[in-house]
This record gives sequence, structure tokens and C-alpha cells, in this order.
Amino acid sequence: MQISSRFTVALHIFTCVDTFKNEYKVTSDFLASSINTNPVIIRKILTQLKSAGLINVARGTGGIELTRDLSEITFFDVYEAIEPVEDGDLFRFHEAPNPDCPVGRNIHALLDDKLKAIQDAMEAEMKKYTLLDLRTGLKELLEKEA
Amino acid sequence: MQISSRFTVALHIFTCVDTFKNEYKVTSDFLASSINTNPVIIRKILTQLKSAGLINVARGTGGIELTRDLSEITFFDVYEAIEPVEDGDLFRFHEAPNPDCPVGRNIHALLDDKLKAIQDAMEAEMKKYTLLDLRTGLKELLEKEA
DNA sequence: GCTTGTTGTAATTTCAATAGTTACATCGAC
DNA sequence: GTCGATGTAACTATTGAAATTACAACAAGC
Repeated sequence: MQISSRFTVALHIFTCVDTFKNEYKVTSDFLASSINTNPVIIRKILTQLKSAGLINVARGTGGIELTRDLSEITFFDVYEAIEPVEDGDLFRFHEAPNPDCPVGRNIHALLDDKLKAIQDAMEAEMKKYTLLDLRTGLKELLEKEA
Repeated sequence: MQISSRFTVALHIFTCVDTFKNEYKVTSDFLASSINTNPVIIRKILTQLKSAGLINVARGTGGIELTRDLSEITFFDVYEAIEPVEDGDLFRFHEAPNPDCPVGRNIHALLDDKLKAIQDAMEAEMKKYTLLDLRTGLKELLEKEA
């Protein structure tokens, strides 16, 4: 099981917006071309990012702007906006274990705190990285190219 | 996107084996009843755990035994045995971004180290918990019940 | 006000993975 | 050889991701 590509696509979108905002009008067609996918896929992701309050999208005329500074948007903000995780739980249980079995009726309570700690560790690391890291990281990579 | 229930089912299996090994013969039917699923599902998971070298399964007569001490099997060992993650990468990219776009051709290099750090944080936390924690944890829960 | 380019979104298709189920060959102990 | 168990193939149902087509809604410029 892997986390869907929508997450990395969303980070790709943010990087493009920041990189090209002064050169081009960054539309869903433009983004689809850079990512090599369909514009509708991009628009669906933009809708999710907008619902999460991370961006504003200009209807009719087109164009994307961030609602906060690059340094104020973390990978976790993007992940949370994009991944439709049920109840916020990363790990899934088999529903309805046997209540007559001492293990079956306690398995949830037994595992919950440990699984939560694992999920927390992952999310805490996600909060360490911001979109500003993407700008500076890309700058370095482009300088190496030259 | 959530991690499949096979992982928590595998932990459930280990807990049952440890809890009932002296009282009952722990078969795939027995386990299926506690977890409330199909015996074949259990056998498939047992096959994965066996392939990873965590258990031995007695054919014909039935029965499961661990190949190591409880304290020597971590949640990560189980996760690794169960989850068929491609190349070991938790995060998926959109394949074939546009190489003519400065962002498209660098997005992988830009994100790889950060995504790896996130995955590492999760896996490191998984290595902190062992099957022994499940034994002691269940013992406490059962004492509370009484 | 009409044209143009864009976003928003519904509907559909394809593909892959999870989970469940039936069936049966294989095995080991008695 | 019988019995109870595992190993595994084959099939189905369900779900979600991703792609695609189509079109309504919108905003700006002429």
C-alpha cells in the first residue's frame, strides 16, 4: 500500500506556481503539461487545496495564489488537504472482531496507542518541511544543472 | 489512503498465538473465528509471515511457532513482511513528468530526501514496539476486565 | 453583449488492490 | 488409510486511483 500520487502531484503544483508565477499564467493546462497528466486531475486537486484554505483559484481568468507565505505551508498541511483518510486513522482494522475472544475484544485498545504513536511520528516529520524548502531546494538543483 | 488491515490482522494473529498456545491448538480456523474473517485470508497472511522467516507453520498437523523471542520481533518486521510496498517507497510519484519543464525534470530529486525522511521517521517508530509489548499490554487489559 | 479562455464538476471508463469464498491437492500424525 | 490441517488456485465483489470526455459557469476584454 502506498500513499497516492496526488500528494506528490500537489507538491509539484505548488513548486510550479512559485517558479513560474512571474513568467507565465499558471493554468491547469500548464500544470498538466509539466506533470504529464490530465487537466481535470489538476483541477480536482486544486479544489481540495482550496477547500483546505491553502490557495485561491481565479475563476474565469485563471491563476493560482497562495493564502499564506511559503514558509507557513508544511508538507503536512498539503497531506491533510489531499489524503481522504477515514477518521484520520492511517491504520485500518478488520471490522467486528469476535467479542467472545479475549484477544478479539481487546485488540483495538491494545493497538490504538501504539499505532497512533507511529502515525504521529510520521506527521511530525511532515510538519518539518515547508514549501519554502522546495523553493530553495529547486534553486540549488537548477544551479547544478547550469 | 490507509494501510491495509492485513497488518493489524497479523498483529492480532501473533497475539492469539501467544495467548492461547498452551490452551488450544491455534489453527487458521481458530484465528479466523477470533478475527471474524475467512481462514484462507489467515493462511495467506501466515504464508507471508513464514516467507519473512518470522514463524514456522506445521503442515498437516497444524500449529504455529515463532522463530524468535517475542522481544525480537518488532512491528516493523511484521509491517515489512505484510505490506507489498513497491521498491520500499511509501510515497508514489506520477510517472513520467515533463523533462522539458525545469520543475518536471527535477521534482523527483527535489522530493526524494524529504519523503525518505518522513518514511524513516515512521519506520523508526515502528521498530520501537515488539510483540512482547502486546503480551504485557493484553495482560493489563485483561486484568482491568476482571 | 459577445467572444475567448479558464475553472468547476458530472459521468464514464480502465485498472489495480483488498477482501471474501469455494474447491481441492497435499501433508503429517494416529 | 483416515482425519484434520495447510497451501494454493480460481473466481467474485467492492473499492479507490487515475484518465477522459463533455459541458455549464464565470470573468475579462473587445
